[in-house]
Amino acid sequence: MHDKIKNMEDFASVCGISRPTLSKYFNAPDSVRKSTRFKIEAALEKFDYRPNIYAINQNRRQTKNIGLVVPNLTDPFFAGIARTIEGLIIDAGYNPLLLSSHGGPQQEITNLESLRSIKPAGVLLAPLGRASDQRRVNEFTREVPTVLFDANLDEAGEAFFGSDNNQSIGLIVEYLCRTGEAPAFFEMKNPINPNAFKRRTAYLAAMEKLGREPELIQVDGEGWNFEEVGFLEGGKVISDGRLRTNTLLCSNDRLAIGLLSAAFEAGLRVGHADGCDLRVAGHDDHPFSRYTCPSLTTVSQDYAAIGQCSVDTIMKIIDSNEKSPEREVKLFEGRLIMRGSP
Amino acid sequence: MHDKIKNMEDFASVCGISRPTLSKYFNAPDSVRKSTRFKIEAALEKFDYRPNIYAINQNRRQTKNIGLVVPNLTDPFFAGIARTIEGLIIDAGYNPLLLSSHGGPQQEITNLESLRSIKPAGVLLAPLGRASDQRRVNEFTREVPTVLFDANLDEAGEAFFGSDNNQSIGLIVEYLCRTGEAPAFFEMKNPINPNAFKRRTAYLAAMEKLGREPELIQVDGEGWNFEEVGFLEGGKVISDGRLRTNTLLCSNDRLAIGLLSAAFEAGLRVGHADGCDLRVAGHDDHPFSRYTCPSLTTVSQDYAAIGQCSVDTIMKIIDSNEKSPEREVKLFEGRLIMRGSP
DNA sequence: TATAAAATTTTACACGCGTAAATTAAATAT
DNA sequence: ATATTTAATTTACGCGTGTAAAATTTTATA
Repeated sequence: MHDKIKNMEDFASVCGISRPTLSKYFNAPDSVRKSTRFKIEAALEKFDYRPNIYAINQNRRQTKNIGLVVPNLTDPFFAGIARTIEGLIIDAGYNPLLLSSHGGPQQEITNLESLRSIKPAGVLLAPLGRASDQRRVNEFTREVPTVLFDANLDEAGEAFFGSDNNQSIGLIVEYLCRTGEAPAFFEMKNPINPNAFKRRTAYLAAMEKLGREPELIQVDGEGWNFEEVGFLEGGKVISDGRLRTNTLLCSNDRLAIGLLSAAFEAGLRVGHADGCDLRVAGHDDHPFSRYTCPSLTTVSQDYAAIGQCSVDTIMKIIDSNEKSPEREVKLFEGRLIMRGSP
Repeated sequence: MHDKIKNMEDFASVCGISRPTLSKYFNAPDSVRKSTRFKIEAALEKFDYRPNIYAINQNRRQTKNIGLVVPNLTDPFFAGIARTIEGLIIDAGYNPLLLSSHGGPQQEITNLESLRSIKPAGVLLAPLGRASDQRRVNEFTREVPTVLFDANLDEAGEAFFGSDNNQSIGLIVEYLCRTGEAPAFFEMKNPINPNAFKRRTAYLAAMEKLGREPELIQVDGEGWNFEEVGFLEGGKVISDGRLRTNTLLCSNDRLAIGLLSAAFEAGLRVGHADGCDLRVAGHDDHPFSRYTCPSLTTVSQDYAAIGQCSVDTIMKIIDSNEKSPEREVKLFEGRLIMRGSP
């Protein structure tokens, strides 16, 4: 209808105010006089102007971008976490940029490099863990305010928030021992995520505490195809008759899902009912673990809390504009999810 | 070591060339003389300068950004597609921006609005479908070059690429009829994605073609929790004895996963072996469908082709810098994935 | 070597905004 | 009503790049 609004200058003139005042409004609508705010908002109804994000970010001391890097978006577990955290970032008035490392350390570094050029105010990073190029990740965290979550890296970032694997594994080991035979621990020989090591250690500790003989079943397999590993290697373990107990605690739910599939195909009945051959438990409360056959008993991680804490902390760092003197670490407790599998 | 490089000007001087030439190099390294390219690359080794992405995008006629919007990243099916397409976009020399609509039409519009402010060269959109705010999506596609994939919307965007539901459903219906009882079609009464309607229609057509009596089992349930719907409503269907055939074709794999879980808990044996009570098939070749109990027979979509075609097309549109006169639509054939469930 | 072609440089301007400092207007106190 | 304080607005400048046109240099061709 009217002539085209090309920039803030134009829009300021149709508002009847100056451009800097308009700029102030867009950065904080309440920082201008109420009467001028009405003028602006009336004009916004009539014209569809929106500030150029590139010009904004070029001139701001800080962008409103927060990087969010997860190890593997194809895993619904991380997809769910990412979604939760995205929401929290938006609520805090920032703009989340979601990147997946696709399970590869090279991609992880690429993601960080790509984030660097976006000059984010902060980054929330769930690193690959053992597989990470720790030197380069560290380098990044020294330049950009970063909070780690899910997996810890030695001294990287301003803080770390994750699950207390000792507590959560202890919980399920105790439960399994109490309700049946003591569990063997089913895991990959060279697991790709550091929580795997923590969980192994936690399993050994929990068994010792209960005075049981631990047994590690460590299978071959590379990469992130945990279901496949669980299926193929679990199948071998079953057919080889390598099991000395009827109870298996898997290092994570995805291994368990594969293992359940292998057990099914081997004709084993899984569960705690009479006549069952095998009990299987997992860890993480994977979105699909409710729908396995039988449904999977597992431990859920408190990701609402972990996400909230991570976002709060990165915001605090951004606001205070200074690296905190000491690296905060906080572990959250898991919750037992009892279902059909043991 | 040396003084800080703050901008292209500074870096040009340490290279010993002019800034505009440097600008040319960064936009196309081969467009400058070989000797000067060596100078630049030698300097890049010594100094860590990278052009300011915001200044670049403010001044370019077009950004190198491509928006990629999927209906729900929590669904590993879409997560996988997104990853594939991301790779193709990068290979084409562009920068993918991945957004998930989280199953909500409001978020879908928010995503498009947010993309608009990033001024992408093009957008690849897998819309929610029926649930989409079609008017506003259409409005967007008129302003930004957009290619739709996975789900079609009436006349929105420059092109659409998806699966040939008629062919794929026909394939599996024929297979099921040939190897046992004719299937009933298990779906949601008010499915949220338009492919659901196409598949229903395709089922009816396929059954008619084979001279079989079609049977639609339409269950309640809202939203994207397909596994839950399949589990709860499938469980009811089973316990109510509403089944007139032993064979169920599910509208998608996620429904089938829930249904298999319900069948398992009801004590039904699923599969094609002797003594089995039920046969179940799905559609999509969901990443987890291999690991259900029994493994799920399904139809895989050709997402390598759909992704490639979508990216090629958006690139062609971007390069030619003009909307194509007619809207291209191409459907790709599915492939039967025979496994244990029927 | 002369000429043509290509690449580079220089010059000049534009992009659309943030922000510090200076100014003006409004709110409060006297 | 006036002086004072505070808040809002305007002035003026800068951010780091793209790009067009003209001038110059280098390279390729004859």
